[in-house]
Amino acid sequence: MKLTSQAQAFVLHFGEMGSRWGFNRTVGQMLALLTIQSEPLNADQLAQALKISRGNVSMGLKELQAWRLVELHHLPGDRKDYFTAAGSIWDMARTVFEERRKRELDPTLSLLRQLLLNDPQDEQEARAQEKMQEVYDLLELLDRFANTLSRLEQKDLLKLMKLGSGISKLLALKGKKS
Amino acid sequence: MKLTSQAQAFVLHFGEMGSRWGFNRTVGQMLALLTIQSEPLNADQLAQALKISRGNVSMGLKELQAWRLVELHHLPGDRKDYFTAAGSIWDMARTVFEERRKRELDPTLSLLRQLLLNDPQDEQEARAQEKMQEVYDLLELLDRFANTLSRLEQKDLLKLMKLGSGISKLLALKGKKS
DNA sequence: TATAATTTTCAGAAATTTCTGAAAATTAAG
DNA sequence: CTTAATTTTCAGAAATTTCTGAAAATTATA
Repeated sequence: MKLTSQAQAFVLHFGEMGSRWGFNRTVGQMLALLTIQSEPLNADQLAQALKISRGNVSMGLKELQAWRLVELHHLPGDRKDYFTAAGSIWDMARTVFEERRKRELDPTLSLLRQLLLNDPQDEQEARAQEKMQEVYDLLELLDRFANTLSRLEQKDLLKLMKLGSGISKLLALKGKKS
Repeated sequence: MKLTSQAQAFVLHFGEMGSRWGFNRTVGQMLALLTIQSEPLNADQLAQALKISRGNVSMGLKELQAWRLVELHHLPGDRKDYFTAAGSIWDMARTVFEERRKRELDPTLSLLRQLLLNDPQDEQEARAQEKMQEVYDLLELLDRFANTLSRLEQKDLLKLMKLGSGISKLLALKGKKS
């Protein structure tokens, strides 16, 4: 498994962006490679292509499986596990989006819900709680919206995303359907 | 500056979430503290309240200023710099959203644009480029959409986010306005 | 201009995250 | 059951990120 320089560049870039998208470098690289690769790859091939240890590949695949971003296959007469990227690019994006929503919003919503149960003991604390409530309201709205988008049919999601500034016009129509 | 246990919990949590939201622990803590604090704070107060070094505060404030998440103030008769969170919670969220769009999408779009200029040298590479094109198309759409949302007036954004599953119905109306 | 107050910088320390590779565990085949 | 193939685990190593604190730079005041 030798990577073309194109593939190399793509894979390395995904490795570097990985941490911004929620996974580590090698997990990013593995996902990138499996994405542009049509044939399933086994762990040894991944390790060799990416020049990383066998153990690291094992951990990375475990994580990618937890995200449901890869699929396990078996080839006849071969005991090794083979992997491909799971689903279409859109499926992958949806999965990452959904997982990030969970990791980036839910813990905070949960904490804020807790903190807001307590009665403020003084003026200072009351003012702090007002702000926390604002943060909570915003994050909850975001969370629900992200959820709505996740559940939208691809057709509708595509339509929405392509609206551009047409969104305002459409919103102006709300409640006015003839 | 002693923090109440409420404030403490809020601040520590923001520190921990920081890395998921795009900044480091202490930057997250500083932003959290400035958010629930009505009075402007100076660097020494921040260092003392968060139990971090003066140098770290300076670097953190620099970063928060780069994000435009804090505002500099001066108190009469005091040479120190004082800071507050900039704008409303919504303003802050918009800023973070916008900044993350830049960091998480733009570099990848730029690389893919580059890679897709090259002619594929074989079947394997052609297939890889197809996938890269799919990734590009999706990320560009996302980028444009994120931009559209950023630019939306708060009133419209709120309306959109509150639509819930009503989005589908509204989209069905598109092009059918009487 | 000299001095004092304040902020910034940055080399190295500390903390955290990621990675390796050998050993242990699991799985399948004979 | 035994052996061989394969995968997983995880302690410690390596890499990376964050943080400290003292020195340098900047800014304001007298």
